[in-house]
Amino acid sequence: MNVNLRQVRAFIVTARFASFTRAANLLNLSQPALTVQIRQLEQSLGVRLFDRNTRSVELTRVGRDLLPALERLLGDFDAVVESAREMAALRSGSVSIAALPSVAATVLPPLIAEFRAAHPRIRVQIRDGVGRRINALVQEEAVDFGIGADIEPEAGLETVRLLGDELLAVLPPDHRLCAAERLTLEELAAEPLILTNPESTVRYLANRAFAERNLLIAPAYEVTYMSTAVGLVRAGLGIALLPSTAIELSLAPAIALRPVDTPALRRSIALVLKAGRSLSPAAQAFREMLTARVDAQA
Amino acid sequence: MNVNLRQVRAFIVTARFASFTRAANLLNLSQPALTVQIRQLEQSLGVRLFDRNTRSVELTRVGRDLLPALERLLGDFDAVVESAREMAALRSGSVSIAALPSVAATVLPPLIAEFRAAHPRIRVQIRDGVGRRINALVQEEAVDFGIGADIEPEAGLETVRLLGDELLAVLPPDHRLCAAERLTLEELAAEPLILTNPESTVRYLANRAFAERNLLIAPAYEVTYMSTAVGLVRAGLGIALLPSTAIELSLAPAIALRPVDTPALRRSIALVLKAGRSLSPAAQAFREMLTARVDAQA
DNA sequence: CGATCTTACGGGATTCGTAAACATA
DNA sequence: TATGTTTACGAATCCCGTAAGATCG
Repeated sequence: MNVNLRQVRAFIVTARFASFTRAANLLNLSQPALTVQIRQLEQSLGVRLFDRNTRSVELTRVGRDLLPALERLLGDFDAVVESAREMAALRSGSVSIAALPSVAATVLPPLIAEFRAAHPRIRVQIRDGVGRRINALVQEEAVDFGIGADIEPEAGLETVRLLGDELLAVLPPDHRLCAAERLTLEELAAEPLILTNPESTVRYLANRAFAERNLLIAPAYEVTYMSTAVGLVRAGLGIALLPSTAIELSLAPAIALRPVDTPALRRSIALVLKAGRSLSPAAQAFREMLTARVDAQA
Repeated sequence: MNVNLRQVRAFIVTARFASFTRAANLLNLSQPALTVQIRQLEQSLGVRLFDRNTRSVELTRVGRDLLPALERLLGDFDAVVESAREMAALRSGSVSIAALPSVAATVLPPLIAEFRAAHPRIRVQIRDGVGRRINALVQEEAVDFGIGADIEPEAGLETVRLLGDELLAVLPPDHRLCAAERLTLEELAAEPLILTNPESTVRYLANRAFAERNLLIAPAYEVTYMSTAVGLVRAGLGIALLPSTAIELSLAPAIALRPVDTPALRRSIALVLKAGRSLSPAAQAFREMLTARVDAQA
């Protein structure tokens, strides 16, 4: 009728052993059952595969021609199945994540460490970039998912909120504004400001907040790396606006933090997923760990 | 438990249609049966292959990775099975035969024509050569079988007698020896002889016959092609010794044939098979036709 | 509410193992 | 005669189809 993988396996083993009895033994089968398998295969192919008498079993010409092809096929097949199982069992595979620099530097590292401890064979790759870049990487499926800010929703992407975040004013401890518990945007606008570059999500937030109050924003310095901003603050060159998630990294004695009294500086850090795309087991596992840890903190 | 080809087929079709119902339809299966197949495959792989709800069926990330690999495997598999069936059904394949020139020129051509009429898609290849060359070709499996003379048995080769053959004296019709019904070796030895080259089976027979009677053999001419020998006879240059099977080909008014009164000039034309090697279906079919026709003549 | 996937269950086909028969060196 | 394949047959398993249930748009 129809050729079956079990028959192929039986054929290959029998050919290797040149014996029904020993082959059946290896296949955990009774010898008559193996005879039936081989006969079925022969019938469905219409060819005799073995010349067999009670004393010897050897391949037919056709059998000899067929054997290597079927061996290769079965090997490939088993390899595919095995790799699928490996991936499912999280014993192989990879996760690639695109994240905002602040997240990549603070939230992710301990999570990666934990994930790798649980799944040592899975590679974890991190790419950092601004929000737009993250969206692009997710869109083109260059990463499994992204971690960005839910600022401008983009068609074809889904976001799942992870945690809240806000921009804090970073200033020298001896700054006169440190006297206040909270700062206002108007106070900030009068100071020399140290902001990140115009591409960044952080800068977008800042721009939006000042624009809402019709305040002019004239950064004294534009930097790419947050560590640079902290250095400038430390040197007394101005006040920086940096995300709370990231700042712990830069915590140093010579730094003071003050919240600013506007909700416009708040944002949500969110998972960015391509709509309708399901994750690989490895990525799914990472995502689950991620949300679990984040929920535990909240 | 174990992945089955039917499951793979079901997976591929379902993925192509993105619908259980339509896929089941194509597979000549009820839709619930297909659900079971897919579920079994998913369970044995440990991975969900489709994200499905009542309104849409789409591949999981893993499913999407698996699909092309499995499609290729299944295609290869079906191709191998199909080619085996084709060969078994004698709709493809080839037969290659090494034969003595006499046989290749007389016995084989009508058989080949008949065989090709029955099995138009099977290629038939003929190689001609002397007995030793035929044996070598069979030994190294360059041909399916040989048709030679059973003169010197060779280890590793089996011979099956096909038909008898003897060397006949070929002489001009006006030759004085034509008066006799049969010739003797002694009469021949006194004439200028036209023989084939020393490598040939025919020559081996002639040498052996003369040696048995302690007669000196001194060929006037040594030729490679039997047609040449006939030409020399026609020109009155001597008497040739040629196999009866081959001579009908050269039958011409200017030729007379006489048997020679020694059994030493008789030989058997025989199939030459490599011991323990089974034939391809095409070769087997040709062999069967060959023996059937030869037996019919006898 | 309608189309579609899933679950439940009974009947039929497939496949297994045991035991006996058969074949060859 | 001994080893190893084939045949026969009852039992367990697997697979299918029908029918009912669940779910999403």
